[in-house]
Parts: sequence; C-alpha cells; structure tokens
Amino acid sequence: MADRPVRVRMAPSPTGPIHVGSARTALFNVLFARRQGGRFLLRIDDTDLERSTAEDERYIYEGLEWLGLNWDEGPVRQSERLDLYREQAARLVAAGHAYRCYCTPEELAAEREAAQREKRPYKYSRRCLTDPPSHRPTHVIRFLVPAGQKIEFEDLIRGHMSFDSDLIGDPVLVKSDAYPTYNFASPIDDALLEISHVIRGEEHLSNTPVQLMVVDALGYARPQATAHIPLILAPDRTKLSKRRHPALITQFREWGYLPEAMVNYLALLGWNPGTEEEIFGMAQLVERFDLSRVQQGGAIFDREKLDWINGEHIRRLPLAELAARLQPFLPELGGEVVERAAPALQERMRTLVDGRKLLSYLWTEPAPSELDPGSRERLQAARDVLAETEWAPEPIERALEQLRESRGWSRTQLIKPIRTAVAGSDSPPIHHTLALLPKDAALARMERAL
RNA sequence: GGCCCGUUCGUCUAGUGGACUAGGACGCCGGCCUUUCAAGCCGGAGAUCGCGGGUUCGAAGCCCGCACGGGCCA
Repeated sequence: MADRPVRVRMAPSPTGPIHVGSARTALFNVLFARRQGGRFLLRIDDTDLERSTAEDERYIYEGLEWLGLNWDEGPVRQSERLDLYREQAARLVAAGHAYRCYCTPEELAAEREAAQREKRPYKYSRRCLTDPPSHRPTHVIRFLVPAGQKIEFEDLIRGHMSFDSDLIGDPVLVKSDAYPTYNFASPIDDALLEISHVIRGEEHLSNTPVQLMVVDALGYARPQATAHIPLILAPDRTKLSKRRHPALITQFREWGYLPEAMVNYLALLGWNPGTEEEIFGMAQLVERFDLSRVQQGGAIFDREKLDWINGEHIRRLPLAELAARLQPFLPELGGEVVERAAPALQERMRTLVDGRKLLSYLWTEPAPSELDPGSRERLQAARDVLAETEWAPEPIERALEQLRESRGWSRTQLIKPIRTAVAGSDSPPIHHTLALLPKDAALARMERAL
C-alpha cells in the first residue's frame, strides 16, 4: 500500500474525566505525527448523549493544552455530524449491507441464553434479515457481516492481524434512538478525515475487523495501519478505571508535577528509546519516537518514578522559570521572595508542592520548643552575631561558620537550635532559611525561643 | 461462552537463537558527603525470563499445549 500523508487523531469520549491513559494515547499520536511530519486531529466522540458532558469535554481541552499536545485540526464533534451517519446508514441499507432489526432486548437475551445453554458460540440469529416484525415502533440497524472473509490488517505494534468474519455476529450500527454506535461513527470519520494511522488503546483491537468491514462496505479507503497501544494499569494490575482511579490529568498539575515531566513519564510508560537515557524534553521525544518500540503488555502507573522524573525536570529548569512555576503553589509569598527562594529549593524538590513544605515557616510561626542549656547558649550566641550581620545568604553563612569555628561547635550543634527556633521543621539550608525571612523577624523568632 | 491480546527483578524496561554469570532505571537497603530535608557519589539485595513439552549443539527470544491477567462481542 502506498504511503499517504500522515494524519492521526485522538478521539476521546467526554464521558468522564480525561485520565492518564487517554493522555498517553494523545501523546503517542502527537509524537508519531510530529515525527512523520503529519497532522494531529482532535475528534470528540460524543454520540453517547446520556453520558457525554460539556464539563468532561472541557477537561479534554484543558488536559491536552496543559501537556502541550496541541492539535492541528478540529475539534470535530460527532454530535454535530449525526445527519452524516444517518445518510451513510441509509446507503448501507439500500445496498443490502445493513438491515433493520426489530428484536427486543428480551428476545436477544433469550437467544443468547439459549446459545449458552447449548454451549454454542453466540451470534445474532438474523431473524430480522428474513422475517422482520416490522410493525414494531423501534428498530436498530445492523451490519450484514459478509460470510467467509478473512479480515487482515497491519498493526504497527502487534504485527499482522487476521480475523475470521464468520465468528462475528452482525453488529449494531445505529441504535434505536437513531444515534450511531462507536463501531459505525468512528470508521466513517476516520475515512472521511483521511486518517492514515489509527493509534488508540488496546481495548479497540477486537473492534477493528468490524470497523474495517464497514469501511469496505461503504467503499472508503481503510487506514494504512493501526497501532493498538497497551493499557495503563492500576497498581493492582486491573485496568485504570475512571470510577475507581479518578485521576483527572490536570489533577497532576495541582499535585505539583510539571507538564514536561508528565509527558516524559507517559512516553516511557510503554515505550523506550532503546538507549539508557530517560530524561527527555518534547523535542527529543519527537526525534526518537518509534511505534515499533512500543511495548505490547500493559504497564502499571508508578507514582514513585514519576516523582523522580519530575525532580529531574525541576532541576533542569532555569531559576526564573522555576520561580514562575512555583508561584501558584505559594500564594502567601510575593514574587520577589519566591525568586530568592528558588535556588535553595531546586535541589530538594520532587514536586512543586514540596516547596510549600520547605517554605511554610515564612508565613507560619514555628511552635515553641524546649531548649537544653547548650542549645540555648549556642542560639544566644548566634542571635548576637547575626544581629550584626548583613542580611544575605553568604554573609550569614560566613558569620555562622566563623562563630562555629571559634567556639569549636559542630555544625549540627549550632544549626539545629537555630532551625528549630526560626523554622520549626524542614527548611532550606540555614543561611537561606534565615535570609528569606526579614532580619527583624528572624531575630525576633530566635529571641522568643530563648 | 466465543474470539482476540498479553505475561523478563516490587515497578518501568533492555533483549529479535550463542557477547546472558539476564543489562539499565525507579524504589528499597548500606556507606560516603553533609547544615535538617534533598541532591550527588560508591556499593548491595532483588528475575527458577508465567508453567509444561518440543525444535536445536545451544532457547528469555522459535513451535505446540496449559495457566493466569486483560480486552471485545452480547
């Protein structure tokens, strides 16, 4: 098959918060498109009217934008193309590729049970193909699966796929409410939008033969290839579910993750570059990405590794940029303070939220604590020296170092009581801890502790 | 129930018949450094390659069966 212009798409259903699995599917589409110099389209598969919500649709845009996964075309909304699907359905019925089915859910359930009782594989009986009870008020439209066909296609991740049409029961194309099913709307749009590569989750692999038969019957071109990427699993190895694992992708922004770290981690979940490098920016990912190196088995989402990757990206950020990213997490502090704090924080954060822990002493007085006589003496001495010291990290560090040496104290001995008095618990290196606080405030805290 | 997909350290993975005493990363443990916490450096534990057969001089990798997990169909 001749290569065509590369056009890929992400086609989420807005029936729940967009989670990491959808985000990764989007990412793989984007990486593939950019790598191949193709285009990435966004399509909203919102034909499930009851379950689709405007809010979930907004989450999709917000999530993709946050991750920097911009689409070149769209969004195309299926709910605005319903006439198209109806026309196509009528066309298939007229051509004898599809037929009306009036069977009730009860009748179908009975068929299924009978098949199970007799231990034979269930397929729709096709009663309505020959003997439709057409006086009934509602019907669906079923596709007439051609007999004795091998449906074959190339999957870029799983290789050559082959399915036997005789094993497939006539699928419903149009529901009784006149809305198209996924297996109908999706292949129509893929064909009309000239999607060259269908990159989507593994759960759609079994649907592919049906969709290809539909495309064939419609007389449209099949996609050049598919790529069914493996599922992302919860720690218990079950599929990540929107209900049980409600991890909205933008939730990670609230948790202090950088979008570039998220992208980096998601790329590595199920794909690897074949080298031992692990930290990548978007441009480097685009350079290296290759669907043939995508894993076939599902991967568990591992927050620990994400944390590490996030820390690596934090450490690579220019300081001004880090300060800007930190600011929303530190609404208590002015921009100038955050900028001064950034260097002291950069080495010790895995998530931006960690910065809050380290700096919370700036707007929260530490709880008073008991001082043993030795600590009291050292704290007193430190206070006296610092009162005469220029208020910036380096002079403070020098002054404390000098004091420590002249008295023969260990660093821990001197610094522990200062930190306890000024910050309470964890804080940046002591000279930064002090310098970030106004001088009088720092001295006052030391005095209060004495 | 039928069909389909998958299965390498706890986790992500390398691996495409001999370089495998199965490599790396996260995490974990220990040490160094040190100003708490981190970061950094060094070291360590950790995988009967899902199980059983077969092919082969040789199998994590090929073939067959099974188990388990998952998906789709309804």
